Amino acid sequence: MRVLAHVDLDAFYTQVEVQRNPSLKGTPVVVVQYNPYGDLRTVKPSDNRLFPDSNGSIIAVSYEARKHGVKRNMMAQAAKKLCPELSIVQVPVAHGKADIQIYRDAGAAVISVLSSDGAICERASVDEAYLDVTAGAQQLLAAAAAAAAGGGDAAGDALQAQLGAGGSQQQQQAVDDAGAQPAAVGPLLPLPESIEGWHVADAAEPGAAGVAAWWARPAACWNNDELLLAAGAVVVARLRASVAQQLGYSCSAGIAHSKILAKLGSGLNKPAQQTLVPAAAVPGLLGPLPLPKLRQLGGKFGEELMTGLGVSTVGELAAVPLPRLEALVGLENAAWLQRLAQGKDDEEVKPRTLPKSISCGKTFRGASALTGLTAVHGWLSQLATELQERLDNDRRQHQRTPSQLTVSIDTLAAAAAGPDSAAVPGASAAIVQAAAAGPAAAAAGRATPQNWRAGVAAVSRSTPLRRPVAEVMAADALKLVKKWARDRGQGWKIIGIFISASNFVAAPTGASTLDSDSCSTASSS
DNA sequence: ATGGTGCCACA
DNA sequence: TGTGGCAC
Repeated sequence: MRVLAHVDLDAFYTQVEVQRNPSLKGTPVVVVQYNPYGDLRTVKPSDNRLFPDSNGSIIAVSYEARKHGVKRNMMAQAAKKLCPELSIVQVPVAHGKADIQIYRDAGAAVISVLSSDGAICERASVDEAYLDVTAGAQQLLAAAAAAAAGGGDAAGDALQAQLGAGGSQQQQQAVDDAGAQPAAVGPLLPLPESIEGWHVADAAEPGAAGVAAWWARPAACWNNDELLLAAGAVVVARLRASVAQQLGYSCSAGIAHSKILAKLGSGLNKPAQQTLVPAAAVPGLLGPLPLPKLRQLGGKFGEELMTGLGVSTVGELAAVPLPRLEALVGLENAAWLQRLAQGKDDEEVKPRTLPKSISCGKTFRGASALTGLTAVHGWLSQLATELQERLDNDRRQHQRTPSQLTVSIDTLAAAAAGPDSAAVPGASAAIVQAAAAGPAAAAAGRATPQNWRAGVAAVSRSTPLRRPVAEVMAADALKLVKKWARDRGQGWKIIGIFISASNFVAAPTGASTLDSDSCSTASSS
């Protein structure tokens, strides 16, 4: 049985900012994004980025601020009404857009610590990772077993250290032996001195008391999986301590036998806490859980399930007969769902600490929407410049270079969405109709904000990434957009542009810039 | 006046 | 290859 963990940095962006400005420590802090239209001024990471009057939208909330009811996506000034002493930190701005590089770098440092001790580590986002600590847990148990059997714990530790990762056969054997003798289980893995902030999901008592009680259960109550899970919890606690000590960041974690439960567990007790999810706790945990709380069921699919099946909790979903489930979502989804509803999830922790793509983009809301190719070119240049910087760093650090360039645009069609007008390309008939039936109907024949919005459509086009150089990438991206504009005809608004570099291939360090300079100068256009 | 990213499944 | 969904 695997032992997996989900590690989640607590209100990460605010932690990064507090570390950069320690006077904020222990105070309510939010991080906001605020991009005045057309303003290309940069706000460097090292600038004073405290903006008490900013009304940007909040993307991270410190736990002190959460106590006052401040939430993500709130406007900063609305939050300040809830919490007058709130510190508002603005995300750095470069190339006319928010630049979250300082958080990426901090996240990479965390990933580095989490993956330094042999755990398989999958970067799930800038502030989250999945770990497979099965090997480490087995190793810990084997060492404990050896110590218990031999009496000399030092000798046991030394032996296990010698066995190292290559000794997994013997270690597994030791674990199995231990499991075969339940009487030895209790004393086998001593409860760590400090279990502050530890929890066992669905325990009779909350917090450390519950953990202690769980740990102190009669030896006959333990099974191998629980033993492994307990050992995994020790491994994860050590990793979290390393993150705290080496980097100064607090994080929370869930430890379980599947990704889905580990993820659920990490959110049960925050901040700076960790939660074990033993198999025995799963029915009690999932039964009353609202469907949208499960990863993957937070959106339309979950909504479809709730309305289509008349269920609202995971327990109710688990009780739906398979045929009924199949009728609604198909064979494959039904089988997957039924297992998911029991906390069963075979998804592996993929050994991947680096992003598979690097992208940047910007939205242009309302009046800032782009209507001409000149503006598009200007922003593509900005985005490509940032992209090149990030690709340069990525190549230097990871000896790889992307081979594919994708440009995506979010667009609004200009065609009027009046009742008798042609359908807006990219918009479903239902949406167009809904828009036409609304207040905008009176303005049929003219483009109004309402029917502009009805025509939103995303378009993406890819091309080989010739050279990771801003001018080249911007030019190639512009070509794709020009072609789209030509095909599309007159009358469009672009409300978002994104460029992405992907399909990385190995590349030697350092040569990129020199090669591109000596090959052919990019100043052809 | 909910931004910027990144992953994945599907067709 | 492009679209859409999900998550934070």
